[in-house]
Parts: sequence; C-alpha cells; structure tokens
Amino acid sequence: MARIKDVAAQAGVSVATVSRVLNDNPSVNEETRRRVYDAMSALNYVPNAVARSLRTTATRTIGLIIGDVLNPFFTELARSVEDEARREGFTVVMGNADERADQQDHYVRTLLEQRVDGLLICPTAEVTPLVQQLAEAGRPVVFLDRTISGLDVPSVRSDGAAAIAELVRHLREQGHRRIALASGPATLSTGRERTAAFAAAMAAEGLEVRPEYVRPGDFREGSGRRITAELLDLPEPPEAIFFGDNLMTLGGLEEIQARGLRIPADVAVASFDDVTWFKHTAPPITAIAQPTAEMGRLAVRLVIGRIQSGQAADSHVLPARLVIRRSCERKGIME
Amino acid sequence: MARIKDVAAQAGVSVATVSRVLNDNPSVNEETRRRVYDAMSALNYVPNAVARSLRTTATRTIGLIIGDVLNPFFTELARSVEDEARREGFTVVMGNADERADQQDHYVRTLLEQRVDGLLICPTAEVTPLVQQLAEAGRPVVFLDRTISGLDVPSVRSDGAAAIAELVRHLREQGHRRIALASGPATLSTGRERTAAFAAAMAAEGLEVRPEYVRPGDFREGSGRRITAELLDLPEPPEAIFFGDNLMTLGGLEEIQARGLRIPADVAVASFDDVTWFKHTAPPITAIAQPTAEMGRLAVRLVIGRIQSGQAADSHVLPARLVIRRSCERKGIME
DNA sequence: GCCAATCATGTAATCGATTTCATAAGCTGC
DNA sequence: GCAGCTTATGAAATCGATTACATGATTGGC
Repeated sequence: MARIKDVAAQAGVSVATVSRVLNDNPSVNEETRRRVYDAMSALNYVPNAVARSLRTTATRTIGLIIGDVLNPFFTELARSVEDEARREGFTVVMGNADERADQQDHYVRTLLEQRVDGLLICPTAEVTPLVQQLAEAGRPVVFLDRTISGLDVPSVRSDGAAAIAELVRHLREQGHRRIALASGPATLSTGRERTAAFAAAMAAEGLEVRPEYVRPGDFREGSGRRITAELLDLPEPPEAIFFGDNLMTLGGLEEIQARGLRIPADVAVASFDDVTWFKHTAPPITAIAQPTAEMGRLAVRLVIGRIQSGQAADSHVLPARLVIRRSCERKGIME
Repeated sequence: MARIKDVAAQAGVSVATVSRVLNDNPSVNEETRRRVYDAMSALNYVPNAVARSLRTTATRTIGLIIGDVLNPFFTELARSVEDEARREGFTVVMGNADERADQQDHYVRTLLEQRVDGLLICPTAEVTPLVQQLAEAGRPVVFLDRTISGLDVPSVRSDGAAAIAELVRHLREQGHRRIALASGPATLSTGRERTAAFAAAMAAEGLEVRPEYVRPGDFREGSGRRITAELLDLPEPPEAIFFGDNLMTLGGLEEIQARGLRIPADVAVASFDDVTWFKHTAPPITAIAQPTAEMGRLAVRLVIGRIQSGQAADSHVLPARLVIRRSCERKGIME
C-alpha cells in the first residue's frame, strides 16, 4: 500500500507537507494542497492509523466489553454506544465476555495492547486483579450496566427499584401472593440490586418472601429454564415468577410451554428487561424497560470526557420503568 | 505506561532480549527469561500492539461489517465469527452498517486505516467504488450472507431455495392459495434470491404470483409493517404472507396485532430467518433457519486462509432449512 | 592448544506517520 | 536598501516495537 512518502514523491513535496494536508493544517498553499490531494487519490492512499497512533499515542478508539452478545439488552446498549462514539469521531472495538471473567479479562488485555483511549466495561465478575489494576492506575474506564463496589470507577446504570416496587404492587393487585424471583447471580451488582429491591417491595406490600422462591441464576437462558422447573416442581409452586433478565425469561417460557401450562392462568410471568418481541408472545409479557439508549450515550460521553479532560467523572443512575402487558393479569380472568 | 525499554533496564538486558522473550524465541537463557518476566510484571508491562503492528505490518485483527446490529441474525453471525477468530488468535473489530451504503463505506475506510489483516463484509449496497477497489486490489475480503455479482470476491452464504420450495408446498397443503411476499430489497443479493426462489416455488406448485402481492421492503421492521398494512388493505388481501427476514416479520406481527387479526385464521405468516423467540409467539412462527454458526465459522476460515496463504478462496453456499410451527396451519383448524 | 561451532546477547536500522525547528521567499515600512 | 515579519516548506527526531547482523563467551574435536 502507498505510504505518505509515495504521496510526497508523487506530489513533489516533502512528507511533512503531506502530513499537514492530512491534518488540515491551514499553513499549506491552496495549489499545493490540491496537488497533494490529487496524488493521494491517484495512489489510492489510505493513511496508516497504526503509524499515526504510535506517534500521537492516541487511537481515537474506545473498547466496549459487554456481558453477552446474544442478549438483546447488550446489543441495544452496544448500538447506542457505537452511534454516540461515532458522532464524536471515535471507533468502538467490541469484545464479548460471554459472562465469563476470564474472557472479559482476555479482552481487557487485548484492548489495552491495542491502546484504546478508553474502556467501557459491563463487568462480569466481582473483581479481577486486572480490572482492579486498571482502576487504580486511573485509566479512563467507565462501568456500564453493572458496578463493582470498592473501586473508584464511574458507572452508568439503571435503577429498577421503583419499577420493581410497582411491579410487585401490580402483582398483588392482580391477586398474586406467592411470588417467586428467578434472580441474577449474586456476583453481579445488577443481580444483587434486583434481589434486594424485590425483597423490599414484597415487604412493602406485606407479602412473604419464601426462601425457596428466590433462586439465583446466571442471566442466561438455561438457568431460567432450570429455575422455572424447580419452582414448578415445588409442593406449593408460586403463582407468579419474576425473572431477572430477558434471557432467563426466555428459558422460563420454554419450560412453561413444555409443561403445557398457561400464562397467566397457571403462572404469571414478568421480566426485567424489555425486548421487542415481548409484545408478541402469548400473552404479551409485562416487563421492566431500561433506558438503554440513554445509558450507552451517557457512558460514551463520560469516557470521552475523561479521555479529553483527564478529570474524574460522576456516576449516573437512570430510572427503569414498568411496562404492564397481560402476562400478570388476574387469575381466572383469562379463561 | 511502561515500554520495552523500561523492562529491559529493569531486567538489566537489552530491548532485543525482552522482545525475544515476548515472542517466545528459544534462544534466551532460562535465567534471563525469568528475570525479564519478573521485570514485566513488576512494571505491569503491556506490550504495545500499535508499535508491533507498525513493524510487522500485521495486526492479527479482522474487520467485520454487518448489516444491522439490532438484527438477531447478524448478531448470531457476529458471535460465531468472533468465537472462531478468537480460536485462531485473531481479534474482531465490528462495524455496523445499519443497512446504509455510506455507513458501510465509512467502516471499510476506518478498518483499512487500522490495517486489519482481513475483512468480512455483509455488503449493504449493490457496489460502492470503495468495495470495488478493494476487490480489485486483491485484498483478503470475504463476503458474508450476501454477494455482489461481478466482483471476484469469495463469499459464504446460505441457499434458501429448497426451503422456500418446501414452505410454499406446505402453505398450499394447508389450503393457502393467495400467498404474498414481503421481500427484501432488490439491491441485495439475498433480497433477489429469495424473491426468485419464491416465484419458482409458486410456479412449481401451480400457484399464481400476483404482482400486487410481491412488495419489496428493506429488511427492517418498519417496512414489514408498512407492507403488511398495504397487503391487508388490498380489495382481496392475501391468505398468507411470507416475510423476507425476521425484522420484517416483527413489523408484520405488529400490524396484524394492531388490526386485531388472528394468525393463521385471518392471515398465515412465515419468516425467512429463525430467531429464538419465534417459538413463543402466538402462535409459534414457521420459519426458515439459516446455519449462522456454520456460516460465520467458515467465513473466518476463508479470510484467515487468504491472509496466511495469499491464495484465492472458493465461495460456499450452505443450505437453509424449514422449521414448521403453527403460524401457517390450515385455515379454520385453529378456531 | 587452536579453530570452528554453538549459544546468548547486544547494536542499530526500520516500519509510517507527526512535529519541532530551521530556512527560503516574498512583503512592508521607513 | 535593509531590518523585521509572514508564509510555505523541508530536514530530521521521534513514537515502541522487531529483527538482521555483529560480537563475545563457551565448548568440543582433533
């Protein structure tokens, strides 16, 4: 491929001048600038970002590590991150942790080697030494969706407590008393927060949280299905199941359908995370929607802010909201 | 951040030796190697891939440009591409064309600047000058899911013709005669192929393809909804609608539901692309499943083969298969 | 006891850009 | 007619790695 040197030769100028043209430096004669542009297109010149980054120590790239590419929540998040980054002239390099701490760390390492200017992480595990080291080195990192307590890293996440309270009230109003939670893992902040909010909401509504009704999963389809099976096998199964994320809900639907049970006549279902197709299930599913677009945008602004100013950023918590559909309707009304 | 020079100083050796250790060169004394490793971890040294790539002119990175991140088909594809690339020690940088040729070209350019070793493209438009130039320069490019005719670029895609023939037969057997197609855009190879296969299948079953029943969309939700509305507003609306991809199906469901119609009693529905949630809709949707995992894996093998051997690769076509569910069942049987 | 081979390591050029500093040319004003 | 200024350009150092080549030490064969 053509190098800046070739362009310079072709245009009859020095590499310095070509570089000035590339960087829109005003002190280049119009006629010269034109000659350089001509030379560039004649040679199909594509500037080498690798060389440029080596010299400038900036890559105009931010790394994004998400929990799971197959989870539409993260996909939407990635999309908004990308859009916003692009608007600011940054490229996003995405890594899929697949909910595994080792794979997350693999990507952190790779992205560091590639010298991304900043890092957006949806942290997968409690802490890993690598992430801790990053935080302590004060590098431009922002946590997204999830936090790790004890680390001084700004984060952007959503708060589902109010929506969960509303959901539990809705369930009680619809006549449900025995409500189960297929929660996320206690190792993730989102798992813990949703579980705590659920317990608080149940207490507020004067409902009992039976220990056997609260079961931790891993935010993936398989655990949703397993937990649903366990719950339905209980001597006294719950009347409603609240799932900790959309993939666990998917697993739950699978199991409920396999057993030939009906929603909400036999079990009511609600989900944390709202995804497009919840409108089209039989019946449409009541869910808690997170402001994903807003979260992604904000996170990008924070890292870029840190990259450019070097100053620490604040954490942000955006409210989630309940979307009531028909999967929790009063028992008996559907038949 | 620590550089190789710092590690060398700390370990009391030259940078050449540190570089040898980094690259597992066997001609380094065991004791020296240990000292270098100690120095690296003492300094939290992370090798600079930017500098390395500049010198070696290889980035061990492949670029992937997909049609739309919000489309689960592409998401699954991306996932398998990523997995396979990682297995081969490559990093994937993904760009979202958002079904727009200009945005696709933006990413092609960015990825070229970043000097990716190879490029996997799900081409969005018929041809753009940039893509043509790439192909002619003989760079390691592989088209995925879609092709561009006239360019000598190997591709990996799936062939839905047999599955579409099977689908049309199934529809006829279920008593449907007036079958409509909400197709993809004629600018995409997948759009054209599916439309042609549909026409052929209809002919084979002795069914008439009414011109007003074949309407091109853009593989996105909105066009699926619009086309469905247009079809249902026809004086004689179709008995069944076959959608060109999963997002258009989503839009169609939206419209059908908004009108309070029932599937398949009022309209039967089938989709190209199978996605997880089609099992859970009311009713579950008959769809044509593409071998996404296989496609992604194969495409990665092809580019990497081209990168390493420099030889041209062959194109591959993998068969799609029909998954019959209940959205096309015999008219009247559902009531 | 010396030459050749082997092993371990170092020196310095190099990749392709950016950027500092120097300089040549052309003006202006007195 | 020249000091002083502006404008346009070039020469060369630099970023952090890799690697060809050189070198010094050790060993073994005869």
